[in-house]
Amino acid sequence: MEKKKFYITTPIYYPSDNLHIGHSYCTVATDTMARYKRLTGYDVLFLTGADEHGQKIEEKAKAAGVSPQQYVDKIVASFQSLWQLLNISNDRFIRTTDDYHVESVKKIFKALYDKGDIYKGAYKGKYCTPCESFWTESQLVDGKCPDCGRPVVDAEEEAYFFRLSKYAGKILALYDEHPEFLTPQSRVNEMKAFISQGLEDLCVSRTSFSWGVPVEFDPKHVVYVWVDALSNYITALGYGNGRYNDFQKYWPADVHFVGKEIVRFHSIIWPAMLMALDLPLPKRVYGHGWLLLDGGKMSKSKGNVVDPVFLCQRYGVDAIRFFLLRAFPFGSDGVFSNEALITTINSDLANDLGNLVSRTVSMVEKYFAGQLPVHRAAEPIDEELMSLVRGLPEAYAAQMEAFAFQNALGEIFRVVSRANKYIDETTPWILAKDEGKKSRLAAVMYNLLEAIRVCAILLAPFMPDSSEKMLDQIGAEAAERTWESAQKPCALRDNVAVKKGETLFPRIDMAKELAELAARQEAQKAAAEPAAPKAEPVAPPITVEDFFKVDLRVCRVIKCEAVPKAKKLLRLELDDGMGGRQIVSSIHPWYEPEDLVGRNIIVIVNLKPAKFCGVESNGMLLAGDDASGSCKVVFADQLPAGTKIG
RNA sequence: CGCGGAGUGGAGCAGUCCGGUAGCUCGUCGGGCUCAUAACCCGAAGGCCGCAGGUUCAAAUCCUGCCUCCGCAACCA
Repeated sequence: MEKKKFYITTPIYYPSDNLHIGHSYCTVATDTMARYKRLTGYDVLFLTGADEHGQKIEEKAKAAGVSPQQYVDKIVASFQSLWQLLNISNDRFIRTTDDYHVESVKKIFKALYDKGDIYKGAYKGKYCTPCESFWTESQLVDGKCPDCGRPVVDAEEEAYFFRLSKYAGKILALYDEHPEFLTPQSRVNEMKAFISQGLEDLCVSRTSFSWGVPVEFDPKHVVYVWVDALSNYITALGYGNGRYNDFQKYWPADVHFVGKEIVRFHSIIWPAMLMALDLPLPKRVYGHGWLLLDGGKMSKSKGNVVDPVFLCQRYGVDAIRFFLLRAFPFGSDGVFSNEALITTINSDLANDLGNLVSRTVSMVEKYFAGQLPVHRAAEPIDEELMSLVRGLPEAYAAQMEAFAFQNALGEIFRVVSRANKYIDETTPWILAKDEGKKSRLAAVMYNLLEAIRVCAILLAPFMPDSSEKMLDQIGAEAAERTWESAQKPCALRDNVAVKKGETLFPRIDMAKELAELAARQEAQKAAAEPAAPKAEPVAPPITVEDFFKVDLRVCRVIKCEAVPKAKKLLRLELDDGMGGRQIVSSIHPWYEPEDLVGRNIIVIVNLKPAKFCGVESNGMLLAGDDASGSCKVVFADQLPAGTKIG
């Protein structure tokens, strides 16, 4: 009988920087699900990759003085080595710069165009230069870019559009007819709200940069990220190219795992594109949560960057994989901390699981020279443990099918705990003293080995290497390591021989470890600081005429107050010696109004006015960041208001 | 009224959709055991489930209002 297929994907990551723990989180989760499905008999295709085009890459490469291709090659190599380190079992790795993908994207774009779902438009609209995005009047927030909030300009550009608006109704129907399509449920509510604001057609080509797939029939355009990146999920199967021939077999995807920030693309744009191509939709999209850090966002100057490579080297790959899926519910955000990591390793892995294996195997060696006798004497108390073991595969599978990794592990550790308790209840060390109780002792040991065996098999998707080591220690043969054998009670052969190995999960001295990590963090911080001044290169030379274009005046702060609803903004009323002016400055994190009133500052008075949070600013004060990153205003109390600087 | 998330014993969380003895992990305290990685097992203390109203025989759970915190965005002048 042919195996059932299972096609699972991660997002394709953007190689503008190295990956961090958050990307690792998603990829480890996907890997665990892929391994689980393989374990339970599915023919799995697990895809990950890199999304390599776009203006940002083009600019970064230019700044680095290399070609975009050279730039992405280097970073993508680091992706791949990280996945190798984390024991990621992806079957394929797609790069959007791969020839076959490029070929397919051209065809897909053309097909959508021929169908009329992509059309050429002259976009008359508001354009946000930094975001490279056009917006309609209705999408603007306070007249500014809804994405980044910066001012937009009137612009008209030739571009291709995808008729996203046409599919709004169908997408809403999809959510209603297939409540499992997008989970967790909270994400659906967000998407419905978004669609109900009205879907605009989507601009799917760009002329402002060239690092992308050219539109074949109109080569001054390149295909923008939507069509290029999202279609990786089908081009990697050979859709529209000859590289692979798996589309019939594996499409539609069984699940796309994505971060909550890109749920919109995967649950609105992507299904709409597939509808337009008359292709089946993915069965499920799961928007997982983020890993947050205690003490705020990661930053080099704080020295709290969580580097997956470092963690794996220090604690072991399996411990990290385990922690990521054990400590946080997959659908919600979680807070990463070193304390939580070490606590989890010590408590679950060292004390409960590792120690269970250690004490069990030790006893079998000690009391039976490593090999169990065939004759065993059961007692009623065994049933409490063994019924839990028998029920475990089903309970575990139910959680895994719901992508509830944390709960699946919870089920396993319920059994681990019960097994530890069982040892106390049966007191094997007392049984061992009585030669007449050898067969009872054998039964106790056998039951423990069975419990460990089943747990180890179910842990394999989470901790592949450690699972294998555990099964080695309890002497399980290949046939005793399968999913089927985990569901069968007493599958372990009667005369099994154990072999003690090295400590599976060494305990970590929490106090000592935290001290060392703190020292390391300090060192990182120190290393980051001297680099900071160097990072700011001297700007290209200007003439003295250029300088005099900047009109600097000393101004006295007459009045100062926080801008309502703004976190960082202060509104300053100034005596500029010319009748007064108002400016807005984002220095509230460092200055309170009373720190400034009565002081003299230097202001660029001929800066084009701009509005912030609805408040007009007619100039910019001089200030700079010190080494610690806090902002210091340049005061000029020795000069009277109105003085021209220069 | 920007979007979203969250407020439950010392810490981190589950439970909230489908009201009915408040649960888990870690930590603390006491006890037990000695096979084991100073691990394991048992017991205890500790909570007006953010606040205020409402619905109900009954509210952590449903409704209304409010407060606080976090992330993103707004704010780089």
